[in-house]
Amino acid sequence: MFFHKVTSIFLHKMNKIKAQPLLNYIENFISLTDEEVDILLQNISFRNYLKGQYIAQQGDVCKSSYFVVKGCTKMFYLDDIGQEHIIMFSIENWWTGDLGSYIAQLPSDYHVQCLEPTQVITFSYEDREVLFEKIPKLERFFRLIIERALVSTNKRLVRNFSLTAKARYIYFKEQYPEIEKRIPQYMIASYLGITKEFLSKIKRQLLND
Amino acid sequence: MFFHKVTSIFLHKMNKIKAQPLLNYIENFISLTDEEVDILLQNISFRNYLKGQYIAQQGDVCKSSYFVVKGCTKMFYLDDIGQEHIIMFSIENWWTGDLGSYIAQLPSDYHVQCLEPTQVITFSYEDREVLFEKIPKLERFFRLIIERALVSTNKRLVRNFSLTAKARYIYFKEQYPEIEKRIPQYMIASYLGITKEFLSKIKRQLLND
DNA sequence: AAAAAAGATTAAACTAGTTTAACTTTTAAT
DNA sequence: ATTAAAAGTTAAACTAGTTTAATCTTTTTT
Repeated sequence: MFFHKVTSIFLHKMNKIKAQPLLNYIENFISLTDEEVDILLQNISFRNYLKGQYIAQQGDVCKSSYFVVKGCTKMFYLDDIGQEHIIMFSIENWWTGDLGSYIAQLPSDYHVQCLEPTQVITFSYEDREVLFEKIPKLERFFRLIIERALVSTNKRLVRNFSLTAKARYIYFKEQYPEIEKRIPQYMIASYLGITKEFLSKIKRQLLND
Repeated sequence: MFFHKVTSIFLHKMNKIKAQPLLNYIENFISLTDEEVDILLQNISFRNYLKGQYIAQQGDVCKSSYFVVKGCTKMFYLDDIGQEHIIMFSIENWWTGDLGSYIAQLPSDYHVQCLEPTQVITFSYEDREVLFEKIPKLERFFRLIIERALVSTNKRLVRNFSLTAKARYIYFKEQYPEIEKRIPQYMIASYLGITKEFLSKIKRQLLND
């Protein structure tokens, strides 16, 4: 009994350390009391993936939403002719998982795969609902971050309509220099909605300017 | 004094009737008590626009978010060469306004213009914050609807990457038959990210199938 | 009813981006 | 160190969608 208590306190402290990036991130939007942090820690879990491993798969219900603590993932759609369309990359302090599948608990349209060894914090659908009940402030937190995500997706949509591939690539390089270094070119091409060959051509053009 | 009270009750009842579509819409996500409905009504306002009128303009801070009770609007981006890129149409029971400008209270990238005489309910930034304080459940409501909006924008982004213009048009027609009837073709072309001439060509192709 | 304005169509010339296929460079595995 | 696999480049032929410009149709205004 005593031993169990010590172990549990120890584990709790470990988890608090591992969750620190998430706690810092949350602190940008709302403030949590120590008790609330404890409740939060009891309703999330930690998981590590290897490079290449799938966090979620097209066709399966996306049971959790994932906060990336360390590493890098891609979320992509595999179309009828087997082509991969990258929807987003997620690095440290960003989220991944198919929100559509998660909120409706329906089969997902997308795969989520690790491009590096990746450490995530998972919010299962059920646990998140429990958290909303116990800490209503978290509704605000998620509202705020989802509002921001919607704004950036809208802006990306507009860029895809109004900019050429070259301008989109320049924008990407400026906006996400770290991501550009960590990820193969052919995936960046997919994210930009062009072929790897054409991205190669654009890069050569930029060198000649 | 008595007269004033009667007037105010009368106005309140009027507003409740006018706000009914919004109240029904909210009821799909959360339940409000009568008192909460009263508070809500005190923190929203009603406005009518003529066809062609601008609800919001590129460059101005978007001070409110708008729920469309009746009518139809387009939100669009005007690029460097004066071309219009339609981001979304909003009809009855949908929202409009530049969320990015609204949440950050920064100048907007988009115009919002009425395509028909349009009746909206406006949520000013300040009043919405008051509402969140007085009715925390509304955080949940807005989280839920923004989650849904993000999912549909993501899906649209994927369609723009993975489908041809023809397939996108077919999808649009199937998904939004009412919108297609109410809006000129050249605006639908803009929404789909193609020229009106090419949409014309696609329509002829579809007739010949 | 006539005139004007707005929207839709057609077709030819063009271009941004794709496809295919061969080749080079870099990274990972033995 | 060698080999294999993965990633990146090049170039020619191609195509989905654009541009320009003229014409036709529908709607709105007077």
